[in-house]
Amino acid sequence: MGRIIAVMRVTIHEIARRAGVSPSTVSRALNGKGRMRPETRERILRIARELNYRPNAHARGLATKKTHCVGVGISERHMPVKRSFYNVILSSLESTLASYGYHLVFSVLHNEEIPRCISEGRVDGFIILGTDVQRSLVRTLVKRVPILLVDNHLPGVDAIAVDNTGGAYFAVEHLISHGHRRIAFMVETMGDPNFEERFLGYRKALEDHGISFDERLVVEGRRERGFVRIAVRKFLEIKPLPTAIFAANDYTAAGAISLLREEGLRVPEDVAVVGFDDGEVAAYISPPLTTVFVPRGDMGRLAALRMVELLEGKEKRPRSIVLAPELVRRRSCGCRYVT
Amino acid sequence: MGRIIAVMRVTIHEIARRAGVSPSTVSRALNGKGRMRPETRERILRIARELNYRPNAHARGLATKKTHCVGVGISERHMPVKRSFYNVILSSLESTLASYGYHLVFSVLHNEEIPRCISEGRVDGFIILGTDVQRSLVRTLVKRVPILLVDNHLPGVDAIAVDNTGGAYFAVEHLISHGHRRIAFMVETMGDPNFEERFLGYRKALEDHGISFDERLVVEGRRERGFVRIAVRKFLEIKPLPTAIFAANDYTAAGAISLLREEGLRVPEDVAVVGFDDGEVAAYISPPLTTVFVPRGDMGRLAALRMVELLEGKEKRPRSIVLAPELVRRRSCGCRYVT
DNA sequence: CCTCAATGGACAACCGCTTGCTCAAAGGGG
DNA sequence: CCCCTTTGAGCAAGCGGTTGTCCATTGAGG
Repeated sequence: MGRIIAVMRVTIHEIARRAGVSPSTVSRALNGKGRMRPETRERILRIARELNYRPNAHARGLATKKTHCVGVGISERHMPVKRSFYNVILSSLESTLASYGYHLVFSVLHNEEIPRCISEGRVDGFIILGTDVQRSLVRTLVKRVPILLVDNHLPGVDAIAVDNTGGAYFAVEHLISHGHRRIAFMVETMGDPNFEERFLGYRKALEDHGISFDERLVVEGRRERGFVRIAVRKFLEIKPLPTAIFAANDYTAAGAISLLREEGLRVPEDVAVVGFDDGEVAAYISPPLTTVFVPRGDMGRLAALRMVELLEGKEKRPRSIVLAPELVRRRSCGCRYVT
Repeated sequence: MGRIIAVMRVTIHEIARRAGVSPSTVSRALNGKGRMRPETRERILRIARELNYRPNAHARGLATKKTHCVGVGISERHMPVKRSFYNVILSSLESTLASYGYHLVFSVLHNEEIPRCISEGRVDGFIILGTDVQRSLVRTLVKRVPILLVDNHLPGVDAIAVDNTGGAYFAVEHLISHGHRRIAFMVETMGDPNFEERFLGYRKALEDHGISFDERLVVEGRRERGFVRIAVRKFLEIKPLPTAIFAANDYTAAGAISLLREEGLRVPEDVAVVGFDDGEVAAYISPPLTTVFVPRGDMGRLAALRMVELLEGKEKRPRSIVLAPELVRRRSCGCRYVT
């Protein structure tokens, strides 16, 4: 009695009936489009509000050919390691997109396949997270919908990336400032463009400080579980032992610290370690990890902003935004604990 | 020349035109519905395949009132800590859902608000991750679409959860088997139902082994960054110092280990530590963390399966699936390293 | 007072697909 | 050979919005 059970979804026709106007007028009132008497508009808006009207996404999508959805894809191969890296991005992406009225459709990329959300026309644009995606796939996708690369870049395609080379440079320079001259570079596997860029920064820092690059100080794991153990084993065989390690990411660094300790080596006294990413682990391990902070929240936010611009704005020439990372000094490098 | 640029999306009408039949026949052929001459059906299917036809999701959704999308929501408050916990679930959820032709719409829950993907009719069902959601919201949502709780449970609502009490019981029992009798329970904050269940398991294990519960051994942090430091400080004030800690989750355990070491205490020799979750950190810290493995991949997979059943199946009486966790022995409890 | 432009709103087509109903043709039985 | 039942396929009405076009008022200007 008096309690309205909203069993039937309220449509534009229902509002029209109650307001004594036609559905098209309601549509225009709701979208602020045509001209109409202010009182008519207000009456319609009021009724819509009272009925708690929400436009049906499908109907609207069908009529306007806009979905107000953005897809986001992550390579299945990237998932294991990058997972926790990406969910910071994911959540800030979602929040920002939501504030513009967009939804996020999550999908895992399978090699060359076109994501179904794209082929079925469920999304207006698509964001690709990470470097593990075939270039040919990207080239195919850009023909379908606006594409945005995050934590990756490709000529001619919009991208939000981080200055890996610069970040690595800071990290290595910091180790050098602690007096280290034999600094190893430890990486899960070369081949990931991001890691290669970090390697470049490593070399450049050495070079700029008059330290000649020694190939034997580069230790590579393998693309599989347990790669850190392999890498650390290789590291321990280097004679004389380097006094510091710059690891291409935090997981490698954390794993290395754990294994070095098992070998009775002290971190940072015997071997200093610096990582990259400032992921969840960094602050939780012992000693807390000095690492390069990658502004993942910003990346997500900027990605959302840029995507909205691509979908609604005027500026559509591909643009690449490169964010500056920042060194976070904790203890694993030999610094006193600050944070 | 000869190269077809698929500029216009191919529709059912186009196929009908080429096949010399009506659109409705094409629709039926594609969906395997009505009766028709096999050759007609095959001809239509062939043409559809050649044209690389994909049905428009909006048109279909509008006509059938099915979206083939499932929403998944995480509380914004849960995001910081639970993030990496949930993305394992998220990815297995997506993969499984995808194999049934469903898409995943990701959304962050804001207090009492009905997620927009639901009110706009973008999803057929909704999955809620975690305990940080208002019961009243859940009660509201179940009236709209099928709801599935994951890592949480509520009477009368479908759920996939883990046996927290049992897992905690194993963990504490394991510490007892190492000879510990003064075992602290360390938790970020009581109030999270999952943590409370773990606390129950802790008490039960003590009780079953004739160890009387000592309230002073329960150390609670606070719901904020740095809570571990607060908890550890409280812990260190306990006289005599407990010989073991059962932490309500891995982050707390990892943080505790790191801080205990700063205080010069050895883990596990002076204080043994066991965590809960078997998250990413667990294997990477030193010493590797003994913890309770929560089958997150299974949770995602089962959630997907159950949701599909709710949407398409017959068995709709709410059902609660409780998964058994498993103790993973590493080193922080005092065990020799196994894995 | 008449004409014309501006204004407010209705009509109807359309977006692409589904589905109940209709109907013609074909096949079978008496 | 005729009638009735299958069978195969088309028609058309939606699903819930959007939008181009047209029409009826209204008001201003001559």
